[in-house]
Amino acid sequence: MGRRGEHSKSEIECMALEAAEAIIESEGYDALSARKVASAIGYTVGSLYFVFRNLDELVQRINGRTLDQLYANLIEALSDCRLPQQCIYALGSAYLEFAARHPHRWRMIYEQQPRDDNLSVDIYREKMERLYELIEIQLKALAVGPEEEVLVSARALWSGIQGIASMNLGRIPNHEEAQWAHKLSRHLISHYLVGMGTSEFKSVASQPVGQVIDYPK
Amino acid sequence: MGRRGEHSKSEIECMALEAAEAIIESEGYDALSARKVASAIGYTVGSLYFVFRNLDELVQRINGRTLDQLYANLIEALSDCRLPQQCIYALGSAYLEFAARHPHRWRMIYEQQPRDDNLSVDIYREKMERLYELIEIQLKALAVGPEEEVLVSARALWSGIQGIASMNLGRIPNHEEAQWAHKLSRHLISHYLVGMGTSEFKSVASQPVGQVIDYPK
DNA sequence: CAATTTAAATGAACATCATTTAACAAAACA
DNA sequence: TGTTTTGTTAAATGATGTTCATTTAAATTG
Repeated sequence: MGRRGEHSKSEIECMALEAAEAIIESEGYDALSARKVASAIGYTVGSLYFVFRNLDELVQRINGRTLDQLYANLIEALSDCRLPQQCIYALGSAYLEFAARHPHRWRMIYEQQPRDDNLSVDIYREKMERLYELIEIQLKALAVGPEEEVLVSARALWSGIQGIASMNLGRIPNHEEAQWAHKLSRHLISHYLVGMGTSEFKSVASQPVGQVIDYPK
Repeated sequence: MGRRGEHSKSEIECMALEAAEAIIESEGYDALSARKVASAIGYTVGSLYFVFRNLDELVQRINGRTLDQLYANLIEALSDCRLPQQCIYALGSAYLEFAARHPHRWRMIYEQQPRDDNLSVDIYREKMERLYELIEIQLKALAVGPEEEVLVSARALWSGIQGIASMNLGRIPNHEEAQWAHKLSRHLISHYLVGMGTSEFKSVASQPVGQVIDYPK
């Protein structure tokens, strides 16, 4: 049969990714299968393997897109705040909101990591690093302690927020659990900031107002 | 064929669990299969279904045992410390050590949660709660802030440590990464404790004990 | 001790899965 | 026109979880 030229290779690629994301979003990762994706876009299994080396490649592409969306949401969240402290709270909230809105795809980021493909691994690391940078920038703006301490702080805080999301969104979250996660997040951040000696109150006193931070990208 | 009485039902159960754990420990969860477990204990596939309703039940039994082992390790760690602050550090370290020593089984706890079985879900929750309690006890000993605050603190801290483990032990960890995780953990805990006004150093010095910050929103 | 019941264990069958392969059709190019 | 390249399919392969009719041996009964 082999009708041809209906869609370009990259069109099929895009259709497949969107179809797969739809399946994952509604039924979860376990419900994903090559056959299901193929039939959803009106093709057969083999065609998928013409576009993707294997299912893992498709999964990694989806993870890449999810990480990009997450990053975009975090950047977006930064537009509503000025003080570094506020920005850190905003980043935490935006992260939790994203995780609650897309629980399955969010879980995939951590659970379905690239098998051994070096290219995918590198892209992964880079996209993850970008997330850390967002908090690093805010911590640098607070300018407390030595430079290297900032790297540690950023990772500690970010890991903490990730852990909160992981605990509360183990399964599909209800609204109450989502609020609970936000509460934990604010709690953790505030205590951490006070521990750094940069709590909101302190900073208003000492931090120069109007200091503008430029975000990457 | 069908010779009988070689092993009791509970013996087979135990053998299967141990064989499955060995497979997971060395090859990871994805390498687990009913046939592999069966042949490892000298039986055939069908026999497994005589003991377990399905593979998920076997997985949940393993998770239960892992949670018990983790709990035992944490209790063990508490015997080396006296001050609540020290105990919290010790709990964090012990958790990270366990996660690094059994990365596959540790991941399973979070990734392979019970499908829908109500019994399994309840047991799960209970075993998880037990872990929280260990930190709650220490925080109560510090006796800072209202009672309800302790619940939040325990979960925030514990989630933070879990997040650190999750970030650093995404795959099989090398020794350097494990040390990095411990550093992050100590960092997070110490800042958090200072933020509570209960750190060893600072509480003596300046911070008024019990000062509570209100968070934005 | 022989007959019968019952529990234990098997291995084949089923449906589904990811992945590979060979065949084939249509477009592109000569 | 014929040849090559490219897109597409159907079928084949081998592994998976799960079910089930059947067989085997121990336990129980008469």
